[in-house]
Amino acid sequence: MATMTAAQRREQARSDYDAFLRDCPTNQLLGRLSDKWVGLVVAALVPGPMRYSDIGRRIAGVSPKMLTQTLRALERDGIVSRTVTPSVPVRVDYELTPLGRSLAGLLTAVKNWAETHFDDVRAARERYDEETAENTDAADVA
Amino acid sequence: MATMTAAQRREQARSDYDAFLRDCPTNQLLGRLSDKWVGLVVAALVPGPMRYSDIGRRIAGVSPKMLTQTLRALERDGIVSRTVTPSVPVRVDYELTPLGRSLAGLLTAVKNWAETHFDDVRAARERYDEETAENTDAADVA
DNA sequence: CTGAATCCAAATGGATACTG
DNA sequence: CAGTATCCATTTGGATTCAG
Repeated sequence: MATMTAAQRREQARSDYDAFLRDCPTNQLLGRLSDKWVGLVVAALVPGPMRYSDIGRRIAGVSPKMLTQTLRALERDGIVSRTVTPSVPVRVDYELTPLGRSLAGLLTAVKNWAETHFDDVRAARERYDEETAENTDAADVA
Repeated sequence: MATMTAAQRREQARSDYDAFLRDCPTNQLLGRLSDKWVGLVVAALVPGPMRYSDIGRRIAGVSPKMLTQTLRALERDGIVSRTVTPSVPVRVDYELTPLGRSLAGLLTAVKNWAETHFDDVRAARERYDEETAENTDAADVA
């Protein structure tokens, strides 16, 4: 097809590029890691293996649906392992794999950052909100 | 009100607890940091200050709406600074603050983890998908 | 106990068009 | 250039119910 216009070629290139970015390995993984519940589940499992319902209670606010969804995704990615004990009633334990533990360290670091720098962030927010309010007032007067 | 039933008290306690978790400083920050675009924007700004439209082009896939939203949130939290140069046309530069740079290191570490361990994750996914397919087949046969 | 399935409200976010 | 405003499709995710 040498009959494309310049605009068509540009559009084509843009689509290809976007597709590349969407399929980019790093982005796939970052998307998964930036999931709201992933950090909480991984953090919950750091101390050791834990049962399904215990994780649910520990996170407090997660629905069984999201908990299962998150655990399944993490299991598929080799970050947690799932062990079924066929007793009655059934018992299922989840545990971080070595891969999961290597990740947990980083997520913990981010969590620690959030804790240690929260005062800075809160101060910044207050400053920002005040300035915004001033500007709004000024705009109203003007 | 001492006329609550046990169920009502339990419900009340659960609501309070959930509210506490929602308002928990760390969770607020982690929620912000686990935003899909935050990592990408912060990463884009690591090399140095950058103009609005340059960030948009660099991320390729972000709509102006989300870009503005993300930048505003980061500015409010004191992670990026916004500098307006009143030329014609207007020029706006965004830059990581010292606070932002301290965070960028951690996010970069996570990004690096994603890059170095992607093969492990991909292998785990293939294994998981195969096993799942087998189980599905077995169930169909049985 | 550990989920799977369904329903549905709400938030997310992209596309588009417009303004200063 | 740097956004803002609006519309709308998709997704998210909670509640509920049921099953193994």
